[in-house]
Amino acid sequence: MTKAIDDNPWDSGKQAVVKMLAEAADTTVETVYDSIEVPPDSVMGDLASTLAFTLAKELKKNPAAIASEVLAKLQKLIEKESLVSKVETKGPYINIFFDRAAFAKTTITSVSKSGSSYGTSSQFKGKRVLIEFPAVNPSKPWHIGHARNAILGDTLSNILENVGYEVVRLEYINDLGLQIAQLVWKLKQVSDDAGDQKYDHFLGHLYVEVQETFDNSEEVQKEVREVSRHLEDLQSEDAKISGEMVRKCVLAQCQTGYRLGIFHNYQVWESAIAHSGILSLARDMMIKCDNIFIPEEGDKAGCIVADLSVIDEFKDLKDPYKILFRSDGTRTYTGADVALQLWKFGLIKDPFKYAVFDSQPNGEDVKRTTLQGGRGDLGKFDIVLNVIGTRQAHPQKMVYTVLDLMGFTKESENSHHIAYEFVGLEGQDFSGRQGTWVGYSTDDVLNKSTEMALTEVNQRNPDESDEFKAMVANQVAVGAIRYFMLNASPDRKITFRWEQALDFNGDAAPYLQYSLARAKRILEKTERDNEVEVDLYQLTSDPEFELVKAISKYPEEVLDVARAMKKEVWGTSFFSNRITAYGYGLATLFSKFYDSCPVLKAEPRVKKARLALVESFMITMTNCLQILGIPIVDRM
RNA sequence: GGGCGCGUAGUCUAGCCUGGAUAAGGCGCCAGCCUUCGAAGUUGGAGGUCUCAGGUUCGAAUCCUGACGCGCCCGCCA
Repeated sequence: MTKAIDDNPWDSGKQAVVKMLAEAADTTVETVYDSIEVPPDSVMGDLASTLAFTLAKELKKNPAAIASEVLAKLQKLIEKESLVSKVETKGPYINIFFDRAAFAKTTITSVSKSGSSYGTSSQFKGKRVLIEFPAVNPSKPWHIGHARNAILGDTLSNILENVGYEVVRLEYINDLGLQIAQLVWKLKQVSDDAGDQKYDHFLGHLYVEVQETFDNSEEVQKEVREVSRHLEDLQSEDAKISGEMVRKCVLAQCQTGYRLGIFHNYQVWESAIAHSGILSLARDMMIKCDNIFIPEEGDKAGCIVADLSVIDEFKDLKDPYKILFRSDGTRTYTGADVALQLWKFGLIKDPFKYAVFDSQPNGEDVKRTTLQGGRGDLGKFDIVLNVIGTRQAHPQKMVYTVLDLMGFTKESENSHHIAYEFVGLEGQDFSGRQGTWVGYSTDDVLNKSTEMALTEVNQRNPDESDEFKAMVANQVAVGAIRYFMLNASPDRKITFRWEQALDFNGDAAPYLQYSLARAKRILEKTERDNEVEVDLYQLTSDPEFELVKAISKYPEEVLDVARAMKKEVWGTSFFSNRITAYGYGLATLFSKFYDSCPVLKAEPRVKKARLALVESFMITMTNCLQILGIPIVDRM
């Protein structure tokens, strides 16, 4: 149940209806609540109940007859309830109509009272969340699939903040991988001069070049392994080359994120982890557990393994031993991930020092882990989210399972893999090694999108300044890309097609932005007339009321998305597309209202009321776009 | 071998968790609407064996079982 301090007009209306129905049908509130639905067409009613079907079983009566009986009692009850004007039955369905005027008044009053915080709630206040995304290797630019990850992570963060969580956004930088060693090897032969190229693109191309030599020469492989060893020693020449290279690459990748409105609070660097002592602390913790040990014989002799067979789900595995540390003492990926996850929950004392990595355009610094610098204070987290492709479902599950084996049951349960499908081309995935990302980097897509948007802006605003056109083109382009990524259900693979990603018509961000621009134009052209009193009881026509209802549902919609997150076998579900769908629906209803209900030319009392509705719409749409990270436009 | 996801008009998708009234949108196609707040809009139309077969139910796109098709995952790798 929603707390009273949060404005949630739709839920309030629903609760009132549920209460009356429960009384009329002489049954529990829960039973009624579960039977409530929205009728397929609003001419049938604003809410409906299928309670008669449920009761038919126990009462052994015809559902339609039950519905009529309930209706008779309901008729009396609604006289005392100002929010409900009419109830009727259609066969077994009990249909409820809100009192349009009263409902409009409470909704609009809620919105104007809450303003920019309309839609936020305190439901999850006091809980802290750490979320990691998008963890791109610092050896290439983001391709458009990385953008999907980052946009999902950022929007999820926004939603969680809206429902009361404190969210810390973390980026993971793997500066010790094979990719980095390969690039350092290459950079010792070629100039580190990127020329006009953005540094991450420069590296990305170099990386593709390296692959062929690497695959075809054992000599090169040997040399790269040598570099790899040197990287462990922070004082080595190779480590210095690497440090500078990675710094420049991450900085370049950040620029891409900034264009999309994506910012972080912290970066955790692998090189810092390697020298922090975290790994040996984690190993010591692991080895103390009953189900984690070192086999003395067999093919895994000398490794530190977790015995998964004690977990029901894995008891039938052919080989239930999951290796965390190899027989040579080095960690596997799973081992490292477990250590990192322990650190994220504060189960390992934070050994890091922190330094400012960059000052972000949102005015906040992003800090990185280092070995010098000031101490940080990340604090404890209740929930840890990792935004990672769905292909990593199994490895992620391993990490959480090991946590459970170690006795950290609560932390294991509160570890979530936010899974999503990849973005690819028809018949092929993006690959850093093969360079299939070329032409599909996030920068390329944003550039092309901005270029196309500029053409559109030019046509519509030929007399505006170049600065204005550039700004709007950018807002439209960024919005279009973010919406495109969010509007696809995360469990569905996206086959990237330019004409689809860059379509500015229909079900796309510019439609939402446009509706907002139109609303603002109306409000801008209004001279405030304080002579006339606001009478919200005027808003009773279909287009007006449909818009009111959509506005009233916004807080519930945001909460629903947060509540619907659920741990599944393949990861934790996150319905990003529900928020875009809401925004699209809201824009549609505004467009219909706009078309059929003149505001400025209406007679004074109606005009005043409609202006209040337009203003409520503007507030709601603005808040919704902010969650989606879609730029707010004034004109376009 | 085991597991996961997906299958809905020409096309791209939403709905499936939590069963309910005529299966909802975008793009494309056809026909309208700018002397009235911005046409990136709006009104109407054509277009469907919801992959298939069983089952549960008063009721199934939705839940269960089994097929089929497509994609992915199951290393002391990274």
